[in-house]
Amino acid sequence: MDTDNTARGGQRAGRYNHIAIEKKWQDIWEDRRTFVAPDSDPRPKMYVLQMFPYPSGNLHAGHVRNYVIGDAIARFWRMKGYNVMHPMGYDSFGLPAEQAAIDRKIQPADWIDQCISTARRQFKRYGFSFDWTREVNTSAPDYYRWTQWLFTTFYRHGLVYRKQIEVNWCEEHGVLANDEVKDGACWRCDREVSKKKMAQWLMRTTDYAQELLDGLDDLPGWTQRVVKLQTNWIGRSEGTHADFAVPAIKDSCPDGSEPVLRIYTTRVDTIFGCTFMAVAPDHPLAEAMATIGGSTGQLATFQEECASEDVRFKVAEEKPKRGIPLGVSCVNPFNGEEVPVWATNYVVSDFGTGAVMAVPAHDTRDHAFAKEFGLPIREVVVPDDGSERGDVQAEAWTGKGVCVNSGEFDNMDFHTAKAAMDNWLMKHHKGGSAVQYRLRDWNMGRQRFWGAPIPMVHCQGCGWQPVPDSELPVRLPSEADYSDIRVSPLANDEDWKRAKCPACGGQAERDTDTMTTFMCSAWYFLRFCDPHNEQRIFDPAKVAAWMPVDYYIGGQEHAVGHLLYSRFITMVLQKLGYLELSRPDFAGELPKLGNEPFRRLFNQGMVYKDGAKMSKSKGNVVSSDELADEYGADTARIFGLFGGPADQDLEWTTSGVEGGLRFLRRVYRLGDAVANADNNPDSLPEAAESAVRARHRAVAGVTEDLTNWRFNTAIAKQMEYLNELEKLWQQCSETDHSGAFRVALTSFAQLLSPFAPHVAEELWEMLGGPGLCADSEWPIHDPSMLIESTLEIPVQVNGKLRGRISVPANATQEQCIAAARNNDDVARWLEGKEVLKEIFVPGRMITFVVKG
RNA sequence: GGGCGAGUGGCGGAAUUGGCAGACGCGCCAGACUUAGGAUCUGGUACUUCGGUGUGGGGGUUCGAGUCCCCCCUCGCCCA
Repeated sequence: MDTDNTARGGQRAGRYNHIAIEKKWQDIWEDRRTFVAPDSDPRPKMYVLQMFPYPSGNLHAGHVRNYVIGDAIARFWRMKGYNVMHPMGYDSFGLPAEQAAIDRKIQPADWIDQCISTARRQFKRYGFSFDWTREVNTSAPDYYRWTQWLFTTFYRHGLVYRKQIEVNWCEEHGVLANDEVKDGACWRCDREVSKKKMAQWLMRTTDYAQELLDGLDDLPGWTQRVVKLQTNWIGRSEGTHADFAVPAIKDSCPDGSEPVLRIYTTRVDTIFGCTFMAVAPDHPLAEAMATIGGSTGQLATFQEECASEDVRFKVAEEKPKRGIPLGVSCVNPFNGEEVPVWATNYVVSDFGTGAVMAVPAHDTRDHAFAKEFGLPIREVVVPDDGSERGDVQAEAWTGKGVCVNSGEFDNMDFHTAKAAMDNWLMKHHKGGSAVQYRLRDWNMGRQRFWGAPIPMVHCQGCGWQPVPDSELPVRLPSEADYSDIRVSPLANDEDWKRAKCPACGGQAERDTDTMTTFMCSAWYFLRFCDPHNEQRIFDPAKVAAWMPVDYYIGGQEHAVGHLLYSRFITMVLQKLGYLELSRPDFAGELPKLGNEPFRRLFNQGMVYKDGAKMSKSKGNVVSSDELADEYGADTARIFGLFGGPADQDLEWTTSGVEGGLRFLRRVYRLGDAVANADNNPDSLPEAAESAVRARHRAVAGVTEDLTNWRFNTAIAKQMEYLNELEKLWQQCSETDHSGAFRVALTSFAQLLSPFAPHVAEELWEMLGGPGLCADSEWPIHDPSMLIESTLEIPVQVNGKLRGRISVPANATQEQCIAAARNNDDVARWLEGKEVLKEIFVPGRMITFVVKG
């Protein structure tokens, strides 16, 4: 290894020493506060945000790649003259700290502090242009104080409520949100998820379902993929409510009103085919119906069975169908027909209305159930496009066609029937058209210690009370007792639980749940705008000055959860008057943004090694420190960007990294040679001319690629530029060098700066550039310099390449075609043939179409 | 089952959006550096029977298709 060289000793060593160079420039950037973003500045603002990490140990090559993407963007726009805010922080509440605490018998806070120190140090080794003065840490009391404030504020506005709900339960990780369950298993540990009834705090995200959906239209800077995922997750459907009366339990309704089972369906056109009613085992009327129907015992047994059922089947079509008849009937509002009510395992109480009209002829689940229990199947819709009518007794037909066996609605197609039936229901006060969303209210609570305590206090007399702002934060106790890992240490901490009721001053008890970490990360991008405010969550003027985020970069695993919650919080804060967004785009490039926090979203790919995602548990990590030691941060940065498109996964290869190192060494070597040569501005005009052209070409190409997330080709273009400069340099004699190389390499340093900033600074300094390369103004190209004086144009005959001609760039069509005809290689193919057509694509191609 | 995305040398990947397929890098081959090379440099590198053939397979549109249209296969993600 060549570590004995100094970066630039008294004698120019001529060897690239990454260790010395990288440390040198990191210190200089820090001393000069190069990347601190001032709140007020004449330059236009640019907010470049990267999803902050969970600091759980060592950064590895995967993290490096992620953060290099945003860093290249941030550095580029800084040089383009923007006041760039590029902050970093830590999403430090959550399970890994707790697991580490249990495993190592230390406190989560201590463990996370160590991890944060390590992460900060490792980040700094990579020269990321973060504004460290804005660092936030979600588990610090001065941060979670405001997470709690959000909770109580939202509570006071009626957006948080408490409800007994069925939750996804993982034995290891407690309550999981729907988006934390993947294929019926816990997203963290793959353990099977079961169901459990618990009282939980819920956020009324469903109130904003339509706004969350509409807002997606304002996001052309997002990938279609993510927009689609969120659209599906919100899951708007336009259907119908219909009420089926249950006369048998009329007596159990004290006010004498008629008890009804309200159903929601998107296929009201099939309602005449309803042959039974399926309700959730815990439907509010289930017990009343069972009592009258004499099935109380069976229902109780069935409820227990369902409660222990694997949630994996909850959504799956293949779920084994089970159910019991409740012994009563309900009445189809349209035809007055009485159909039996069944409690089934394929209808859930907290989705929709908890009751489903079962139409076995036209729904696969209902069909399977009807087959299982011998219930009738009645066809009420048939194809109207000439396709064959199948046997609905054998298989459900779920297509849309025209109604049959449907009384006055016969022969109507789907849309006509739906409109007519909705109308009919509305007129008879038995329902009507309705919109439903798949989105659920957001469960805020986790039965865990390492999170922001939910700032609610329960008083026997006054009920639940929010903790007053003046008493925030509700701090975690300094010690967590993990002797019983089945219970959250908070729930066992009697001292901590004891509280005074904010309303009556009497004795009360704290909520022992902590908030989902999604809440902590749903507003950190706002705090970055005003990270040290002790008076309030943030100054709206500062937020308005920095928001929205212009570039948001992170993993696509957050496509739904984090991004949806962040959008929700931003929306609500605006509605409540705590902030106001809506600014024009920084470049006028994208249209209005409405109230959305993130203008452009980029999902980077992951780094793989040995065929698996790089992760500690797989044991295939390449640590960022080792990488920086052995190859250097700049090399690792180049590798991460050059290996392929940034949104695709990248396979780690040692040889790829070495290629990056070779490139930087060559850069350094040429820079060193040029810096030390006597430069004669008048010598070698051809080489100078070529170098100048190459420079303009590189500037144009790299700039364009950088604005389109094409880092791999941006670097390829710099490699081409370097190849060309090296070649030209070799054409010079030992003593007679052109001054053009100095200019060419100075621009090279600038183009390289977003990718390999340390080498770039070193190069800049060698060549005598003023100040810092990072502070220099991004080069611009002269389009006229991209035009070559002679062009080589391919010539085709009948679509096959037959020759090439060299013509002056300003040659006319006639001149080009004449030159093509005269070309020996081409003439051979034209000889004795009749030319039917000559096609001339200026500067690109000449084609002859011949016959004979 | 439905929706979306992808399929290009030995490998990662380029291709101004219908105009020279394989940029750039890795790997490999040959040569140079008076010994050595897991360092560095230079040159070569899709296949080929030298006619041609080539972007998962088959058809189509076009003077011209990796790119557009239709069918099929494989893989990935999301939804059911």
